Amino acid sequence: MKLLPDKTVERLSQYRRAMLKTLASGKHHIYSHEIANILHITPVQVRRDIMLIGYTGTLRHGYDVSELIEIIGTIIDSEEGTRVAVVGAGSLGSAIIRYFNGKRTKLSIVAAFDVNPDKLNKLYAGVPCYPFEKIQEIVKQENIQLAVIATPASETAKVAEALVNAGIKGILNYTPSPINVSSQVYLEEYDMVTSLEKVAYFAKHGK
Amino acid sequence: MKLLPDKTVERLSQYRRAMLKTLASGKHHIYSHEIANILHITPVQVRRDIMLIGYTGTLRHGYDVSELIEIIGTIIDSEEGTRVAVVGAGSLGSAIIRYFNGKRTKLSIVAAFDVNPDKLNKLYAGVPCYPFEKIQEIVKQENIQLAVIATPASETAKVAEALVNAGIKGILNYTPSPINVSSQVYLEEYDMVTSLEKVAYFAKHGK
DNA sequence: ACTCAACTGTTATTTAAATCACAAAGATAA
DNA sequence: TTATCTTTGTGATTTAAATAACAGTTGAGT
Repeated sequence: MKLLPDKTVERLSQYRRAMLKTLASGKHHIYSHEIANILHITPVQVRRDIMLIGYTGTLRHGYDVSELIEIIGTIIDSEEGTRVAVVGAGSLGSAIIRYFNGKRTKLSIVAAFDVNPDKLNKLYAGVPCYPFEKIQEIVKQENIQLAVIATPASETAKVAEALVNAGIKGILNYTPSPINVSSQVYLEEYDMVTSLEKVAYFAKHGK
Repeated sequence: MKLLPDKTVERLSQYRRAMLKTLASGKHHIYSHEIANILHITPVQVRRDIMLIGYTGTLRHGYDVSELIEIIGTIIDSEEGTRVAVVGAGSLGSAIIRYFNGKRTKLSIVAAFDVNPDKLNKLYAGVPCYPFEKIQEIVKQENIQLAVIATPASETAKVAEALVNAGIKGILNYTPSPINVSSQVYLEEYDMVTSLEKVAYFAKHGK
């Protein structure tokens, strides 16, 4: 299958979660406009995304909810599951761990890292916290493929470098310091301050 | 001034933060390609964004760092400052409060809300936590314009409705439940699970 | 004074994403 | 049966964002 557009991947993740909820409510078929309503987008958008993954609904009943969940899974999940580390076990880091914990998904957070000795050897929602120095060793040993950075901004560059050296495949950076990594590593950055400033701008100027 | 593009607003926020750092390091002039390097984007992008806000650099010295900070401020800040509430004082909510606290900016988090009585009347990094029932009263009394939702997903709809009724102008929703609000209210949604699933997809399939 | 190199500012072009518009087809009802 | 309604699937179009291309300018070096 061809590489999917960025935005389509994001929506697929959302479709799946919406479908899991739909299925839990006992509904087995769903129309594009119903999915669209849940996510507040247009029905065409939904149909096009679904078209892109090669799934096709039935004309009079729309999409089969379980099949859709299944297909999306084959696309965005890794069959054997994906193992994730969180670097920085401060308030944001532990919030992230707690947030993912309990969601049933193929993504599992299996390790936290911190420099603060107080936090070491503790469990965060069942996830062990290791000293930052051991990051390379643990990443390999635990077969960790992705990392979330939630350290103070001052540490970002150092952390990113260590992660890349350890052979990580993808990074989600919640720090406000932009990083650059070899193009082998997929990088996504998200900055809460920027987001809130954007909300402030558009709330004020209208849109 | 005309309404700026979405992405430009996001980058302006980042330019400003980068410029504050630059200024702190004692540098008073900066070229577009230097800014571009910091954020890992192209120099043209930087120049275009700056063009859109009507600022213009000097040919041989690039941009005046302080002026740039100043101008960006007049665009994305509200002169009198913007007052923000965080709904949900769980681990994510308090991480957000702590995260903003200390950053000097015109955005200030002035209230938290929660239903859990244990959390009420506590301070989170200096921010008082009020009972959720008082949200309308406090929003008006404290002149709060924006809200961040960081409750469990099950509460999102109720919270959003209360916020809209209280006359909030913009919402940043960190919950995985999409909400819909009157078009008077600017809404931004961010979902960590979707983000991480996206990283997983592109880390696996390459890009 | 003249040339060159290094910037900025901006128009034109390309690319990515969303939307429109409509053909095709299954169910229902007359 | 035949017409009609509803829904999917998709080519064509539009819109938003990023990139390319380049004219214009200023200072440094000679």
